[in-house]
Amino acid sequence: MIRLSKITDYGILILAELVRQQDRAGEASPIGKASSNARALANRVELPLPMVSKVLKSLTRAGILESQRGAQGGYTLARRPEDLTVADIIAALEGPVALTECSAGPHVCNHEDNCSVRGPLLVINDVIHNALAGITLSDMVNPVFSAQRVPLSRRAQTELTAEGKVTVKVSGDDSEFTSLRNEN
Amino acid sequence: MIRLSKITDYGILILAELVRQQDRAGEASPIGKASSNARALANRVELPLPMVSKVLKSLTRAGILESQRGAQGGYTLARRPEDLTVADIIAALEGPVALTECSAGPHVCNHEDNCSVRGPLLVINDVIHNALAGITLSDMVNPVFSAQRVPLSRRAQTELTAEGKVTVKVSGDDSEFTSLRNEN
DNA sequence: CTTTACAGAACCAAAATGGTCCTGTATCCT
DNA sequence: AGGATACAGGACCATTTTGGTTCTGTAAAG
Repeated sequence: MIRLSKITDYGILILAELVRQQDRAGEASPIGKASSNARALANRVELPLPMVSKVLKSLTRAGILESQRGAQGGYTLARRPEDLTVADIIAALEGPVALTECSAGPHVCNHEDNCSVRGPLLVINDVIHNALAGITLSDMVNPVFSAQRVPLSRRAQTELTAEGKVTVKVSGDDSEFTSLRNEN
Repeated sequence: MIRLSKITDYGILILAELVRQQDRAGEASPIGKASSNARALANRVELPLPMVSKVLKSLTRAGILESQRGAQGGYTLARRPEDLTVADIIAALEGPVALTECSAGPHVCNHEDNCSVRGPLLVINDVIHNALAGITLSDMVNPVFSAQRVPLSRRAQTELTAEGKVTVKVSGDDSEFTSLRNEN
């Protein structure tokens, strides 16, 4: 079904909540970082504590969060929300985006060298990675986006031309950009 | 890991091979459609026959292939390779692209209405779908692409701005296109 | 009427997923 | 110092999904 695991899903939700909490705390007293603990987050997102805790631990191990133990402890973001992309979050919780085994790295697939569709698959993989790297955590909590419902009509059309360019068309207006690719 | 299932992976490979076979046959005798049988395809792609057969059957059920029984039978494409996108193939073999349960349709997720990240997730889903719908089977067999190796440097950057636009930047050259979204 | 080839489903082992729990350790507070 | 608070790290387990095979049936060709 090409879907994110629930862990990742939860991760995004939890991080969004954490940003909102820390934004609020920051307004109130701009000195020092406020940290949110697992229990409070679990309550807000309405997920079981052990699960939330597991996700937070993974995110910490991946360097996305910093943790503080003991009473008044909790978690804080290791970077600014604008610098944390959805691709980063996914990579932290379920490994890098690798649509097929080819994409994961060399020497995984035994056909490898004479696989006829390897090139295009790698392009696809890159396109998707870029899409995911283009949306940050701060976008996710931006109320402008939160209210959106995405329709299925009037969608952007990405096209690969024979010359190796990628074209993005929207409603008749074309804009072209040169390939994701180059040698080596 | 956000990866395609092997079934889909095989499907792409098999379809690409099928296109090549039929291209060749078309050159030789341009009258009537040549059909490829499962056994021949399995040999070419070096995968076990039962597996290849299973994939072909699924693709037929999904309307991507047409089948002919009996001696000299086999499979033919139901549409032109230019009209068959990777998104179609994925949808046929593992259901539509639905990054999260939200994206699959209404009333699947119980938080649904007050989920703070639903909007952005739907945008992401759409962006990915578009990427996949922008590459066709005929691209996959295009030798220009087949030879490619995709580097990790110099990649396109997709950005969502607060005003709801999507920007694609490549190496300093910006091209902007208005949102994937609209009301309703 | 035999051979070729697809259709459909059942079946199964192995891996991945979603989720809980337990033991340990750092830190704060009194 | 000694709880109480919170995170760290795994082990663990049930359920689902995946990858793959096999079997029975049916359509078409020669």
